[in-house]
Amino acid sequence: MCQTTFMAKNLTKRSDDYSKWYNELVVKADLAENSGVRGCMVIKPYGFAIWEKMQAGLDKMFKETGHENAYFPLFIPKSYLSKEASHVEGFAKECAVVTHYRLKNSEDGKGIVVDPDAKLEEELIVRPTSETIIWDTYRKWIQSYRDLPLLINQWANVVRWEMRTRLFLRTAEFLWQEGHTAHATEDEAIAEAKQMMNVYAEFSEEHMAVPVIKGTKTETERFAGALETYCIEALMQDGKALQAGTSHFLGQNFAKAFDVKFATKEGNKEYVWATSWGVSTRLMGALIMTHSDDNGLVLPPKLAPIQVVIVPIYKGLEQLQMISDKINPLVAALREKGISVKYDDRDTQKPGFKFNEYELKGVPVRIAVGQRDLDNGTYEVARRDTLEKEVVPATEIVSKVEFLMEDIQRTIYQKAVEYRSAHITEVQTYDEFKSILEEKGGFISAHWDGSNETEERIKNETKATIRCIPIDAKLEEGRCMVSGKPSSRRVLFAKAY
RNA sequence: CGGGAUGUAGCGCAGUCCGGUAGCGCACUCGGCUGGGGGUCGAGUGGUCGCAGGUUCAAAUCCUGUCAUCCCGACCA
Repeated sequence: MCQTTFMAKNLTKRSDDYSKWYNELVVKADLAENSGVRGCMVIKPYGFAIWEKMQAGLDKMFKETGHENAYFPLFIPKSYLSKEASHVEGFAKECAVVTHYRLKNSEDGKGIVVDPDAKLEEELIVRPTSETIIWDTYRKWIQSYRDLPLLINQWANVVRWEMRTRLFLRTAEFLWQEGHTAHATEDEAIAEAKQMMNVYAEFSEEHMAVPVIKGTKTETERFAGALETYCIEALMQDGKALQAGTSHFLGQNFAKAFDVKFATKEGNKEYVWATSWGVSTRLMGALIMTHSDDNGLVLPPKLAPIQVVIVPIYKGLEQLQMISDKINPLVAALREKGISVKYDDRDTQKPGFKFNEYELKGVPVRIAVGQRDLDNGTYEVARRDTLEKEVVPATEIVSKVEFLMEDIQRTIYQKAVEYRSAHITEVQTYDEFKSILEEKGGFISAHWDGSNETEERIKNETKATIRCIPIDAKLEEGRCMVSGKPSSRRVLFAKAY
């Protein structure tokens, strides 16, 4: 195989300004752009195609674990939100509120204004999450242990009025799924919450090729209204952590707030046990930042809208026709294998332009065909992850592409695992902690005394937070790096998105 | 909500200090030569300079007000 040097893309290098690189990449790869509405993005067809593949993969896994989809309203009466105390406290500061239902022409005739006569009796909140409206509904759905468990998911948009937004990573409106389940016992609800964390981890690693660490959140980082929050945490190439998904054990908090009781076999009335779990378009951010490079996006084959692009190289339309005659059966053969192929025979762009464009868009495999290949019975095959090019006999092309689909998926995952392994650092002292945080970044594994005060102090002094208490952390006697108090296991710190 | 900045062509910017014909790069349109890594030459299209007032013979430029956006902080999937 050979590796060629490329003309520099019009893309900021990661090493120059990681944040700028990300912002430019999202726009230049045609994934999304800012809209006329502050903090809200337009997801463009190419970006949305990736999201649709994520949805399809996740939805299948949800259904395999017994969940059904439903849909609940966008608007939530204000009074619902206040029924669960810690929940309202967590979300009140970032809610969009509907106060009126009508507009009218303004006095000067130049525009429209809110009609003051059309004030709502009770304001409506645009959902920041749907626990309240869903639990208000569940009260009607659940009477008996026979109605349980109730396993529902919804695909929806939600709004959280964020101060500072970034495409995919934090937008005022975002797309997500939220699962809301009800169970007869505490153990069953906890098992559900853990199961969904595992589903998320599996999806992230198998489909997105993004390795994650499973764990639980500390009390202060927990979801508003949850007794336990399970999470998956990924590490980005700039050494910052990204919370990729959360699954919450809600105890009986919402059942009590919305009076959802069921009759047990013995005929007693008991409150049901709840979970909720979600992942959002933020996963797009994780996907982009984990794999991509200075040449653009790098997509895992399993989520790439276009897995193989074929670029003809020709002089004159007559030659293009000869190439097309050769390529059409190949396209059919690849599609037969379930591979999504694009044959880009646009005469309006040059091959070099196309090469760059598809690299920017992260298409995993590119096949180039010119007269030379027709003469030799070959194709030039380039893989996006390593940028290696290889000349492959026509007879082997289909199996070569099938191999690359597997190999690229595996290779980028492995690369991400290696990066993460190299960026988990164990420290003993707070000084060591601070210097690693500043100079190297990544996850820092350290002893912590378990107190909110210490956690808060570290956050204030270093901006690092406890990302999670890893599920598989081994028990290890130690002393908190800050207070010196005893600790029984290490937790993971990082600066986070 | 505190601190800083910016609004000029689809995008990115210069011009503003010191008032006097609206500019540049990319993109776009047409044509020629090209075609194995963002080709090239030529000819074009496109802007009431964020908005509203004011000063002046004359305002992108000076003054007043206003709106919007971005960046840095406190909050967050």
